[in-house]
Amino acid sequence: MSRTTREQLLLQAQALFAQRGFYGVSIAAVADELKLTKQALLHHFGSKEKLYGEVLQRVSDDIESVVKTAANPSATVEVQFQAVFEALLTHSFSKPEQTTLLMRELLDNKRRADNAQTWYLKPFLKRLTSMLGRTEIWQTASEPELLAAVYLLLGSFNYVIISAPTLQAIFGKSTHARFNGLALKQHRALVNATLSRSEATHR
Amino acid sequence: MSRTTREQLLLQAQALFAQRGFYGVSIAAVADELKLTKQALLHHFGSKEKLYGEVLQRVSDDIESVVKTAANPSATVEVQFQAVFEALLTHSFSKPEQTTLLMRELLDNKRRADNAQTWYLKPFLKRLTSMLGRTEIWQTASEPELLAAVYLLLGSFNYVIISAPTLQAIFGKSTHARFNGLALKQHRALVNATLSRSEATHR
DNA sequence: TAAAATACTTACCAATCGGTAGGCGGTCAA
DNA sequence: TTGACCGCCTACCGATTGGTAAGTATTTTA
Repeated sequence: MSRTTREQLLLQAQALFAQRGFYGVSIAAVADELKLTKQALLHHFGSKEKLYGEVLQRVSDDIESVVKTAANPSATVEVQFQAVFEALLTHSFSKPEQTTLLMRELLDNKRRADNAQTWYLKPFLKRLTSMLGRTEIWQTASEPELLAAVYLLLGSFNYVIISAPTLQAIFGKSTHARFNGLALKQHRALVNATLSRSEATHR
Repeated sequence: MSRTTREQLLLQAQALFAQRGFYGVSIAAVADELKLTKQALLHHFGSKEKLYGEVLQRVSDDIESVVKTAANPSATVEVQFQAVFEALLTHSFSKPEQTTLLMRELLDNKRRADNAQTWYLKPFLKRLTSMLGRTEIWQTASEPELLAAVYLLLGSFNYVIISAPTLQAIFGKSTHARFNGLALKQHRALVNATLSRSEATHR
């Protein structure tokens, strides 16, 4: 099986897992979607868990590369922080499936073994908090304090993204589109507020 | 079956559904936890879907009453808005299962029929946006604009709550406890910022 | 060109899924 | 005392679950 077709299959599997969750999809359903027999699917990926693992790995690699690319080391830390969130925003809006999948993983983390629970999250958070900690305003802040600031930023837009189908159903497509744009704008303002007026806003 | 034991059973079922999701729990597993046979469970609740529906209804009723109680109509809208978020925060931290369950429901909303998708969310959001829209600062804002502001607030602390087990696993219990307190504090500041400096922060 | 690896098949498997049928013992009011 | 209801049981049901075994055709490599 070629590298690219495998990528394609993983992409389709990602969509299914994001939409319905690990337990909500059977390997038969995945195989059906991928136009393979169930046995061919198992032949290529070993087991359902392994397939899911590969999908998850792809997502975390993807996001890591987004963050890495955005954090131009020649810029100031403030600009880097802004750029990283801007890149995450763009990425999440263009690939909402990945955000959904990670949100599900966050909810199901008790299920898997303790090892795989958080491998993707820890370095990701560390990178963000260390960046924020190097800014002038936050340099005296404690680690939990930085984490809280970063987490509120992450949470607010992740929530917007996973709610998209529901909000669209409630308010209609056009209202939702306007909402999305405004949420994006307000989130940017929030990032800026975190970087510029933390004394008043966050302490 | 008495009213109170039924409540107890629903509470236990709620815990299971929150931890593992609808598809992650079998009715046999629920029955086991509830110390009933599978058939006794089905006898009392009809079907798995109905049981889940009752659990969900309980949660949405619970949250509605929290919001209703907090919004003292004799206070100013600003104070009411603050009070509602404070009550939601307290409620979510004391009953994280409910938040988790609603987050799962948000992810799975495509699964159920279009009717039940959003019955709890729409009036809840309407109440919050209408409150915010009646404040002096936001009274000229559009509906999507209000929704975006409210949604960022909701998202940030919901995310904190559903991440609790994972963050605890990553950073340890004591660090996580400190993080939680600080996130709460920063979230309060965010609510205040929304109410007082929306021009700079949100537009 | 022989052999080895790959891709995929049919045919199964035990276990579990959600749910039904029908019976049994106890409690109740008529 | 009867009979209706309630709570719960054993015994099932067909469908689906994730996964295995063993074979065959094709492609790749030595």
